[in-house]
Amino acid sequence: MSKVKETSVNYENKQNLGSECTEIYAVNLINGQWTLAICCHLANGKLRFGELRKRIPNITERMLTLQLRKMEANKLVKRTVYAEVPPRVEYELTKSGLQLNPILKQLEEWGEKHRKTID
Amino acid sequence: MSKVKETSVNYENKQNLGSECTEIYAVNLINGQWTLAICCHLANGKLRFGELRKRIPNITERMLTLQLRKMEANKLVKRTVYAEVPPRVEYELTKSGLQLNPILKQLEEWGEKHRKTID
DNA sequence: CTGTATCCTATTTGATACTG
DNA sequence: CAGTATCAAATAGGATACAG
Repeated sequence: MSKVKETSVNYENKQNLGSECTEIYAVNLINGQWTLAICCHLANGKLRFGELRKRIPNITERMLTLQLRKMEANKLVKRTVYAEVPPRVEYELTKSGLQLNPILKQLEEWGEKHRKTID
Repeated sequence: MSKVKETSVNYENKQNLGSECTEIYAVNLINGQWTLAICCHLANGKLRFGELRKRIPNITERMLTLQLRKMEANKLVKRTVYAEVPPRVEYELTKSGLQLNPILKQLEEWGEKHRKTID
């Protein structure tokens, strides 16, 4: 994560590929190391920051924050802040995020089959 | 690309996520920057190394080689070497690679819709 | 023609400590 | 509780030259 320098060859290449080929654009939205893990856990409803952190093993606060911010920017999750003490923030999938689920199911089935063919 | 040090926390995390959650495993197979571009071009039949290079703008020989090797290791593409002079090498999708195509189509449609909702 | 090798930069991820 | 800040490590990607 961290900031992306918007003037690198790498960045340009990604932009080009993403704008020509929509499936590449789509994959770029979900290819963070933790993005899908978060999707999984949010698939069944909203969760608070701390709940996500507990459910996802090994993730650091930092990475969880960065991933959630990225997904928020990509409109895959919605972030709701409650002005309370102690603070409470809830995350949930957007409509687009939810529509991704059936596709991920298929990807899961494919992965299962593929893993077997590899042995 | 470059080599992956098989003793880093990062590597372990990827392994863990991939083995628990098959969709993460599946995405890891296709999340190279050029992987999907190669898939696209091979979807319609075999291509030679040089043909791929010409069709994929901006890719360097190095990255094309690395990606193809990775995809070969993952059994997404098959590599056929003809013992000729000059040398000829053809790449084609494996059965698993082909089965990925309908899923990518759906991902493409989702990406299209999603891109609009973002504005 | 089909790559490899080398060196370097960009980006991502992690560990840890700290804040409102 | 829900983060930020900072520093360091690891991985991905690029430029270029060269080899079988």
